[in-house]
Amino acid sequence: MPVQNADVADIFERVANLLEIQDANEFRVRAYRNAARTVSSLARDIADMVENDEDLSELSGIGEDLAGKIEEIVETGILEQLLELEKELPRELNDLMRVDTLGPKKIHALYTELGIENMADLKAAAEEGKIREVKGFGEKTEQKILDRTARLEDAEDQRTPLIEAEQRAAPLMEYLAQSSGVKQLELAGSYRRRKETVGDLDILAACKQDSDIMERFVDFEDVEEVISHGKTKSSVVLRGDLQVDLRVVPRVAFGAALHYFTGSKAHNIAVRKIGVQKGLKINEYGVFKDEERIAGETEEEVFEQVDLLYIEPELREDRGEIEAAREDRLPKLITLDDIRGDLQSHTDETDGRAALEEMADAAEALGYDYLAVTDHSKNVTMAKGMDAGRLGKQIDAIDRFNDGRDGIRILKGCEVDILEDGSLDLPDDILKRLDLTVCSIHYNRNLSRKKQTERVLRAMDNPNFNIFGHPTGRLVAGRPPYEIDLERILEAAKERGCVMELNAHPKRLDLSDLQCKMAMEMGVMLVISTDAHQPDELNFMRCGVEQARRGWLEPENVLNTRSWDEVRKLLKRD
DNA sequence: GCCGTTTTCGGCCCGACTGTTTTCAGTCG
Repeated sequence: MPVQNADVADIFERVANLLEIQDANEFRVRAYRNAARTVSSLARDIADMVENDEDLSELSGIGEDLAGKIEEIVETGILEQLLELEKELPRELNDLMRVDTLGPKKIHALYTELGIENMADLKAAAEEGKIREVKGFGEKTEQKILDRTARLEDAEDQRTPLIEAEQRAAPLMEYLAQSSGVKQLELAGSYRRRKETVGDLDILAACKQDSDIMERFVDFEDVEEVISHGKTKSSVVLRGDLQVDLRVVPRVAFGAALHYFTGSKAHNIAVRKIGVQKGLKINEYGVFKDEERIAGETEEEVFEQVDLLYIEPELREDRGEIEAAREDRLPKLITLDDIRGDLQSHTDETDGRAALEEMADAAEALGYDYLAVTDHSKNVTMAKGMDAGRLGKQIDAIDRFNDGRDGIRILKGCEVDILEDGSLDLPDDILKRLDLTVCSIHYNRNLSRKKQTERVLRAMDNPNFNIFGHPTGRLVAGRPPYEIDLERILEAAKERGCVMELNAHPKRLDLSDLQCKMAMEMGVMLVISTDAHQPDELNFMRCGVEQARRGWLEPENVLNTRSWDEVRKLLKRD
């Protein structure tokens, strides 16, 4: 299996951890962490870049040395430097970094004083009461370690899908809003940036001095553990293991704090660096010049002080938005209002839960001009997929529906399964009768990267192939994508006028933000579709639009911001 | 280890909370 970006990032993280435990220069450690972040947030495959002999040192935070190390990892699968470090220190010390309250210094102390090399050693030492005897440790730290090791044992996934975080956040926010003296209350962090998963929730409040919000926060009924509890900052863990931080700031600093706690961390660092160049200090309390606060009530003020246009939260990942804001070339991000229809949905003809009429009513209620019904083809047997005969009948039924109704137009579609050999699951003569096809992979996910890529390229050769549905097959915080060379697929899509789906279902969000950005930059058209299996799910469009915004998409990059007449022309089916 | 409208050397973002300390190091975000 080729080396993935995540593999390179993981190796750099491990190097950084071990160097830190060895008490290496902190800036050197940071360089490895920055490189890990750069590589993991790269849309392209780093292995391809190495193969094409591209200059990796052009990437931010990658110099000559780290470029060479990336090449070594891609070519050999390992990094000699990491092996050397693991000779000096047990490799499993790396795992201990996952235990919070333990950082490099404490891990080093536990290793040298007690010979603790891994999670099992740590747990045993804590149970035997040995930890408290080490200098700098006490009973409380020991108890925390016991709690954390137990929690890590049954914690499967660290990050929470955004949609689930929304459900957990809503009652808490409602509760906090009822605290005394609350002026402003907002969810910041990756939640506000609309990232597909969140690690924790960051809540920001501006309130009167005597507000009871902090007390109420730690007393919330779903709080399972209070990690810290101060006057301006507290952290708790909710049932279901979701950490929530609450920060209280003065109202005049709310904008600066909102910017600060919205992040991302990399974006903040980049903005603060500009501040330093201008002789300004930027922190959560404002923008300061010689101890005097010169801005901070709104985010707009903060950006203004560093000569940047306002940057939407979804863009704040240090992926070029700072430069774009400086040069007045920020994207005019797509909004939900730009959407004029939905091009993937299912009815009870296959695995949907509602009849065509109900789906049409729901789409019309959303103000759409059109809704494509794209039920499954026959190979997807568990969804009661349709053969040519059944699809023919559905086409006739949709024609009758449209004839008898003004307003919304139902488009005749099909989610056609792409078979293992790259052929489509239904004959061309029936596919020709459709307004559009969504072609997707449902089976044989385990092909090699080469075979999987060729399978899709071959399918795209069929003139009846319009939209590549959920192109990587991944599930958010769940199933990984299948192996596929997305760059080649995008090149082919560009050549053949095929459209890439951004599947808006919150469990899919497929393509990812970075993949959307890459497609857009390559000039490939995208479509945001909900894949709704019941009327309610048409509302998932919101999730897709948020993901699209993170991918820098403008209305013109997205097919279904257009009228059906324009869509039809772009699909070239006539 | 990276990087350059002060720089190829000498910097590298900033503050809150905890626990173990008697004034602060370590961790975290």
